Amino acid sequence: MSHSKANDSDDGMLDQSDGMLDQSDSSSFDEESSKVAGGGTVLKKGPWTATEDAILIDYVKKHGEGNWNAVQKHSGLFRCGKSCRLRWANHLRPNLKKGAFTAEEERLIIELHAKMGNKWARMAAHLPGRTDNEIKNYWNTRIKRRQRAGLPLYPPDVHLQGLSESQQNQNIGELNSGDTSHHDLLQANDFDIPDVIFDNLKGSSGAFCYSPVMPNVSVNSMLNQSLGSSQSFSFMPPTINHVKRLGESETLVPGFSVSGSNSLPLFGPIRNDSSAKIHRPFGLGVPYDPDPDIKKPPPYGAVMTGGLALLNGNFSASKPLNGPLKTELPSLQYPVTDISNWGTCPPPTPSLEAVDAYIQSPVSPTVQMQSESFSPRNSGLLEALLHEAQTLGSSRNRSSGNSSNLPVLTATQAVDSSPLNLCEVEWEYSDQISPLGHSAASTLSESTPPISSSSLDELPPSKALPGSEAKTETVEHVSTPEGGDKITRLDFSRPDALLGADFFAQSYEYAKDLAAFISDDYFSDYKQMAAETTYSSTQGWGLDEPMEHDCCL
DNA sequence: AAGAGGGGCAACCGCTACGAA
DNA sequence: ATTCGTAGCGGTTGCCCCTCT
Repeated sequence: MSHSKANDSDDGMLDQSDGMLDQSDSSSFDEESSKVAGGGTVLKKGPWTATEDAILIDYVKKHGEGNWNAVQKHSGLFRCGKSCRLRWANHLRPNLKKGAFTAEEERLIIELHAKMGNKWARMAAHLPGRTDNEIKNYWNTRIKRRQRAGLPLYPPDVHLQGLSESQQNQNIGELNSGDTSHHDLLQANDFDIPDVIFDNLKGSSGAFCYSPVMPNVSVNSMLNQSLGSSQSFSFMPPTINHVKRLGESETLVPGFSVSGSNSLPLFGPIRNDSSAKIHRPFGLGVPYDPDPDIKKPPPYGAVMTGGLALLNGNFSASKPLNGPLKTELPSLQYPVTDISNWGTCPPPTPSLEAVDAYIQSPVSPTVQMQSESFSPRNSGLLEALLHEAQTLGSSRNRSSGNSSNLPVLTATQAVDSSPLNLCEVEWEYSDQISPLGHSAASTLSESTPPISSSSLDELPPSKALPGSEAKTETVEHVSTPEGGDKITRLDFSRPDALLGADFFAQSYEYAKDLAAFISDDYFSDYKQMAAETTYSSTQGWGLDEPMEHDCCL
């Protein structure tokens, strides 16, 4: 595309190579769009012309890539090396794939983003022919679209900045190793290998646990890695876990790796809130110490509510129905049997009924607003991840029969799992290896899949409504590996249980926000998968002795 | 038909990492 | 060990085109 500005700047080029193909109307060289190089040469800025492209291509053919600063010297291009490199990488290099992203690519991007955060270059490495800039633009556009849809909006009273900062501070303080390790770890881990992403889920699934047992560093590192972004989401992992468990009631909820969160700095408030609260307990590996100022320890009932509370306050299953989202329907609309699941929490929880009622009942204005903002429905990442996981995991499980490695957490499981159970669930589809033994990457991988909730936001309200029924149905199918129906194991008498619940709730909210942005159009797939998983899972969730204790506390 | 707004894309800017001198 | 140059990455900005009102 040639912008007007380009025309102006082209004149600059004219000096060198007369003959700019597309910009003839030049006027004087636009000083603003150029800068003086070290040698007094005025470097051109702005859009590239065909002539410039030709020059650059010719130069690269002769000299190869690299040493970009030499381009200007040898080719006569009045462009800085940086500009040349960018132009080449994004537009001129061979094998570049042009055009809109395919559905597959989109899904991959979502998945990758869930894992890597805003690591565009790394993501691009997994998408042959695509550039980081392209992916970045795509993602940013996507986020914008979501925002417009009114999905995730932080409450006015939330102080993003402050929260974010506080969160970061906490993270930093808690972490033995600073963020510095963050990138390294990310790079070192499996994330680099796209194909491995889901594979990891299975093998390392058990790794992640916010249990105190895990070293602070490990946990933080993992978190950071999962987040992968500069955002202050360092605790995403915990969040993810919670989300998974909690919300996941049916749809594997949105817990989705909030990883996507990275790209959503705007939503700091909730996340901060949750993260800050959650943060210490897990990171420190000490009993959760509720901070009166920050967190309000919910009563036992509340705890579950935690899960539910989330529903109540911020995101209720009903939300999908009312949200502005309706205006922007997903390209794919599926019958939403699972949506209800969202709201529905595991029967075991005391508030379950209340939750259902809540879900079904109209939402109060306040609640509604929040719900709109935080509806879980948006977790495209999760969907995608789940889908992948399903594909990989299901095949494995089926072949193996009663395998404990099912990568995907069924909605049912999620549903029936209490906060504690959630932990359990995670372990369930993992190899149950000691958390310590897992790499951060693996850990992330684990948590991510379940997290990837579907993009509920895009579901038609009408379809979303059916929730309660769907939920019930799903619950019915929940079964333990042993073959018996799983019953909620949450023990409210346990302090840790409460802690877990609370944590979960907070995390969940956070996740919701993120999910909203991340949500995509794969919801249908997700549901489908969930449904399948639910049924098939009964065979072999591989719940070799749930490790709820370890995980939750 | 005209204007406004948003979407999408391209490019730039600032920062960081890495290697060489 | 320090400094400088280069390459790369992520965030932001600017502009054109399209759609909606």
